[in-house]
Amino acid sequence: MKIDPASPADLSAQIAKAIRDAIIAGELIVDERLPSEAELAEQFAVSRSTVREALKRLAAQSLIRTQRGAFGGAFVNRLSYADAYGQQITTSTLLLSMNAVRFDTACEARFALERACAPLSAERRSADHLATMRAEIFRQKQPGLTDEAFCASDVTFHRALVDGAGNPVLSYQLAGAVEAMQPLMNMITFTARSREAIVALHGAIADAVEVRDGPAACDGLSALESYTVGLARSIMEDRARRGK
Amino acid sequence: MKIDPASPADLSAQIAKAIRDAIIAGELIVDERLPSEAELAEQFAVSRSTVREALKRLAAQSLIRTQRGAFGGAFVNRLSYADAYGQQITTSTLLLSMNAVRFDTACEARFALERACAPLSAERRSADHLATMRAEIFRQKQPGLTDEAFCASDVTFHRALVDGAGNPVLSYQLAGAVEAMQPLMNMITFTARSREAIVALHGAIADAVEVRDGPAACDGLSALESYTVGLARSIMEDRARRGK
DNA sequence: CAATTTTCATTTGTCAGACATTTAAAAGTC
DNA sequence: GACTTTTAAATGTCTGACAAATGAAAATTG
Repeated sequence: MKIDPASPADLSAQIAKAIRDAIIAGELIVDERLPSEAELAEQFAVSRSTVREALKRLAAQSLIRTQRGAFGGAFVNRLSYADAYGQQITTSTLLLSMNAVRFDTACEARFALERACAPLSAERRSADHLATMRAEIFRQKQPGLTDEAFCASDVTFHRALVDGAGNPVLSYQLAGAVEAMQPLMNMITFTARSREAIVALHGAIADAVEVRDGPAACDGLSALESYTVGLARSIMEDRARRGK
Repeated sequence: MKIDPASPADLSAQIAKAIRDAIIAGELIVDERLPSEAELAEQFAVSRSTVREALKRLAAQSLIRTQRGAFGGAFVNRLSYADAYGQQITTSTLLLSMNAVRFDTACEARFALERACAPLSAERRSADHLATMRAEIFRQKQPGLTDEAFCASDVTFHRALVDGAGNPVLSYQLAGAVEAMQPLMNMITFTARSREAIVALHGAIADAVEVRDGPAACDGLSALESYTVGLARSIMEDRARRGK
């Protein structure tokens, strides 16, 4: 691992990259201890503060964890599904909010991906997954539920559908698509009638998953996509008219 | 934005979280300048080094960028698709390599997601996307191509298919699934016969996309998935036998 | 007056050294 | 042998300093 003191980039960024590359290349394996900050400082011929900034960068990506005390130090971290989920959700959410992504673009992506899961989920879902879906549908019927709570329940429902496929890699990939939609959905005010329509579609999807009918689940998702996009569009147009 | 000096977590992690939350909540908007390190140090009642470590954490997630000099400082960064792609690929790759994910699990996720794109891509792909797919097929036919180059071309082919859907959010979500498979694919040694089979399936997919036949493209992807999983399995079994 | 150069204040990047805190192993004690 | 104390090693934090970059303002020049 070498760095170039003449490079325009910050030393701490270069050092972080060198260590990151070593981890990705497998030169540093999970739970292996990195040299102490003092040793790294000597190796790279920089000060300890510079090394520390590099290590903090890696910690922010969950690539290492640090432990204080004797025999402590920085250890290569096993990237857990939970960590990866979190990063995926943060990145997706910010990507959507900072780039003025159209509602229907995000919605299309989300439902296309969910339809990819639906046949697998219909085939493999456990009783638990189905129970969660039913419970969330029940919750969504409650009057007096705030829009935020309704959206949160919507996310839980769809996550249960995705998780039903029993493929953690798929669940990880979908986490961003499903969760990042929530802030966009929160911009919608749901009327009693629109909630009723959505709950009915959720029911149809749950029914399809219950009888292990993948294509029917896909159809339900497609119908939900059309309805959601139409709902958002009519609300946006309404706001534009009032804005005049 | 407040921090709790009595919390068990590091101060720099707390400060990073406080700023990150402010960005996500929209309290700090894109291109807005954060207070200088000295001012932040005063606000949070910590030293400048602690503030710097917090800022480096945020920089590692592409949430801020820094600029030296007068009127420089830390600015809230617009998370670009390119940055998001990169993070997604790094995270996905590490997740697969560090968690001993089975080849067929990752493969199933990847092809399920690609099938989600196929109908959209068949409908909307430009001539460019199709040309890229054809060019990569041509490249894959070249004798003397290394396995690494074959896999890289495979990734390019599939990315063209995904990008053909014309939905950047979808492309972003798929980036991880497609690219993270490459290290796993690189573990396979491709015989002339297996390459021929794969290239033929690529051709079938390209044909389907050319005539805008989404279902046929999906079928091609399914066939490719079965073939790839079978190939990997037979190679693994072969290695296990020889290992005896 | 306009264009160019110089100065200058501000801010990040890096360094050195110090002390506090945590932690587990090692030594000591009963 | 079980418990307590000591100790060494490591990270976390603070202070103060200087280097380097950078854009604005001031000075200079034609």
